Amino acid sequence: MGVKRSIPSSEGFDEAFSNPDIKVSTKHFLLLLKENDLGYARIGVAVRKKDIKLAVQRNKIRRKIKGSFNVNTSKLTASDHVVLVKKNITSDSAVIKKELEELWQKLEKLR
RNA sequence: UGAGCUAACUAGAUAAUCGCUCUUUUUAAGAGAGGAAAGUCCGGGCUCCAUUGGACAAGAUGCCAGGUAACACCUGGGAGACGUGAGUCUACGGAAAGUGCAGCAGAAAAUAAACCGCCUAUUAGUUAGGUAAGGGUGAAAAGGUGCGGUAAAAGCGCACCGCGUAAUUGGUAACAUUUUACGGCAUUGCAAACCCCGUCUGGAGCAAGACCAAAUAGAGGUUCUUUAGUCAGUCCUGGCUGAACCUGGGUAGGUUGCUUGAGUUUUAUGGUGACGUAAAACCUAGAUGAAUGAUUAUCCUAGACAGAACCCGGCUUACCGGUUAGCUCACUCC
RNA sequence: GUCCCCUUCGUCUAGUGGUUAGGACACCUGGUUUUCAUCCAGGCAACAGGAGUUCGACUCUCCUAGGGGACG
Repeated sequence: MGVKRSIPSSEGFDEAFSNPDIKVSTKHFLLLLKENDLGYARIGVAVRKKDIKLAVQRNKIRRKIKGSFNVNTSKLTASDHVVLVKKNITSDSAVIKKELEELWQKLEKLR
């Protein structure tokens, strides 16, 4: 391994926000995809402090998204993935897990 | 048995698999969020700027003694308040330095005063004087009780109680107590109103700062030669300068600071205690779009509040429960 | 992360420790009008929460909650 999977703040983030190549959304998430020329997929998670107030909750959601990304990393292409968490997010872990699976599947279909 | 008070501890556990961050002796091994990491309410360290001294302003603090690097913290003691009690709480200096405020009610709200009363003299009604016992108002009305005294009264006088001042005694002190003397009682409350007094405080903050690389243009305007600007509150003084300020423009990527520290644990010892001293052992997160998760199994009391971002000492707030020790009150039994 | 400010009827706002907490718009009721609007009269309705100081806090002090802003 040893490959950095997270997107550094200096590059990528702003571009993914401003002009993404593909947008995929579910009930609670919005995925922005931007091609890169590094040869591997990268992940970035954006959670607003206003939407989820406790740091514990924010961290939990971030971890779940990253965990799910690592499981499904073989299916994904070489690009930057920015997952935006929407306002009405639930704390139910089963629902989140299901939706993330749905998200990756949708992305695969688009390809 | 029930209801409490005080002090302290704990914050699910074990195993397996797949992943994340850091370190090292790198096909592995080790370590990996809290009692509050939180609020940012105080106090420090650390870094840069200023530093010749003083005045003013501003802010903080406030019973006494001690602890500490320091504090608005802690410990012990005093005083007051609350509680049957164990105990708990307290911004607890000064109101005869000065100013201010005390609505309404009430006669009168701070140099006391006289509405209803009471008493004396006088008169047709009344008027003049004495008085603060009683009534009523209010949060607050200028000692209380008894006896004497008087026209009626009053610390007017006396006794006791309370109060103030001074001395004595105990205590390091705050303060307390006994006795003595003096004072007829003497100036109400509010300083979280202004204020006075004592003590303390230079300013800004890791987005501080340091190094490397890249980029831009050493552009235009204004002001002043002993005045102007600046030196991060103001003034004086002092230092610096051909500069200072304004307008417009450019850049902000990486490394470092970054964890060995007023550190932790154990033992001994001094102290009522906070805490100090000595010795030995140990290294215990360091990320930067930001690391602790997922799945499975077993057990129980079924897991609350909640996530480090330079680091410590406090305070405050949030919190499912559980455990231990000492003490108090009530009831019952012996 | 550091540092500031604010919170009063449904909304926008006044408010010197003693007020029945004032005003405008909105809402409700009645009147005027053939009806509606305008206009007139009346009504409803608030000090973010909790402690403390004070005889008495919207006001002074402390804590908490919520909202907003500055520094890139």
